[in-house]
Amino acid sequence: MTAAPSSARRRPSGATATRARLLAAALHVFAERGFRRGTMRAICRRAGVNGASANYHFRSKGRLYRAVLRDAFARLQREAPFPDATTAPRTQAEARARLRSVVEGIASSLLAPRAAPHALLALREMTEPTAALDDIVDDAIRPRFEAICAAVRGLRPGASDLEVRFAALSVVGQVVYHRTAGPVALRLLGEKAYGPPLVRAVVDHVVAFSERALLPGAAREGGR
Amino acid sequence: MTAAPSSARRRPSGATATRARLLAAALHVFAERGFRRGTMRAICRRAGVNGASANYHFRSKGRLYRAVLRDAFARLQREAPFPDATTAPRTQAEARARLRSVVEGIASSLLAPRAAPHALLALREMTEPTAALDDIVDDAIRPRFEAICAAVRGLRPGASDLEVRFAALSVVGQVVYHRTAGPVALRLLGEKAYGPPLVRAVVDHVVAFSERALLPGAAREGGR
DNA sequence: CGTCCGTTCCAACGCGTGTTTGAACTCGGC
DNA sequence: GCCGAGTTCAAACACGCGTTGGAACGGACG
Repeated sequence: MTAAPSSARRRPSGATATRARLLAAALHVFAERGFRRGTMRAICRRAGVNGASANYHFRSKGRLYRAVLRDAFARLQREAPFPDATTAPRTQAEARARLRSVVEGIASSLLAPRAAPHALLALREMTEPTAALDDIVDDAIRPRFEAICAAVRGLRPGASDLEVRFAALSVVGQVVYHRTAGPVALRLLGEKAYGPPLVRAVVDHVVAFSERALLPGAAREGGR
Repeated sequence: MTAAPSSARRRPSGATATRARLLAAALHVFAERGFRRGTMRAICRRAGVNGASANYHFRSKGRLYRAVLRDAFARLQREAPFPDATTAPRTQAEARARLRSVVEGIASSLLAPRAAPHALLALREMTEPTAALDDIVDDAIRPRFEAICAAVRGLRPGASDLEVRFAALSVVGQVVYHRTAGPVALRLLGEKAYGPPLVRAVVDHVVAFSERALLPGAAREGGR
């Protein structure tokens, strides 16, 4: 697609614009309501496009979803780059900085009131997988997970591979829980919403909690 | 309901049995597929009951769901009692035992291949709340959360209330993540399913990770 | 100008959903 | 032995969903 410049330039006017508007609308709708509850009609209304036209560009709802998913993960990788997994952190301080950067990245894209739709959609695909999960787990998820593992390994050099993986899941799980069980967590904390101060508090806590769990001996946590 | 013995005993035969079978079937279906995706027809087929009969006993799908939810939480509290939140743990060893018991309880009811439908339904109501959430958060969720807080406080006596609450959420979140993001976590761990050995490994890790994060100074973890 | 083809729209279809209708059935009470 | 309330059932209803048919629009090309 996107055609050779000479032969297939048959876009009368706003055809590619329609496609783009549909993708953007579908991203929002699917991120907010999931694949099943997100309806074609809602997407088309938001995009200002007729339903038949949507089915002309993407041949079905499933294909539209897969296109959105690919787009979302690509943008996620482009806009929120993680510290490279291949280069191990040199010092313990660098490892701590990487851990904080990872936690901050996840928290700000998932918890903040203006959470990134790409991140929400990605999380939804992990918690309620569709057939499209296989397409993205190796390309998009695993590299980011390995980056977290690298940070963990920097903090806990002696740990086995399985321990490192478990620990990385623990770090991610602590943050993600505030999104997946958000309404309940808010009430248990006595808070109203995940505003910036609360998000910062969550990040500080998860970083401190995880550092104490990972660093050998008695670890000093930073400020507050 | 269940009537005064003299006046309203108008149950010709298996009316209460039908009610009970519907509740049991709805528990399974709703736990497996959620409120929206769990259909009345599937519930009725499983219960061997006509749809109109189901709508006679519970007047709508929503009311059936709320009835199931109340039943599930009541049974959860009855069958999986947590260490009492009111009595603080006396010794550090008792606090550690409580922490392990809490983690084991959550893990075995959520992760094991024959996970308890009550627990799955409860988790689903927390991650995808319906209007029924308000009815249960104070009666059923908060007491269990306070029990976890008590265990955390026993391990970290000096911590502030907010710190304790955050830490309790961290403990829960680590375990719950393996359920909510189960398929992805399995692939990242290189495992096939959450069999008993893997569940035990998760419990051991989460307990060790959390104890290191909570206990002051250099903590010795148990086995392995 | 006439033709073609990519694109958009209105209207409808087929399906699955939750719910209702109205008749049949089952008993305890008179 | 019949009445009537409680209960069950097959069939249908109204609605929303994803999807499709077919006509109308609009530039590109001959």
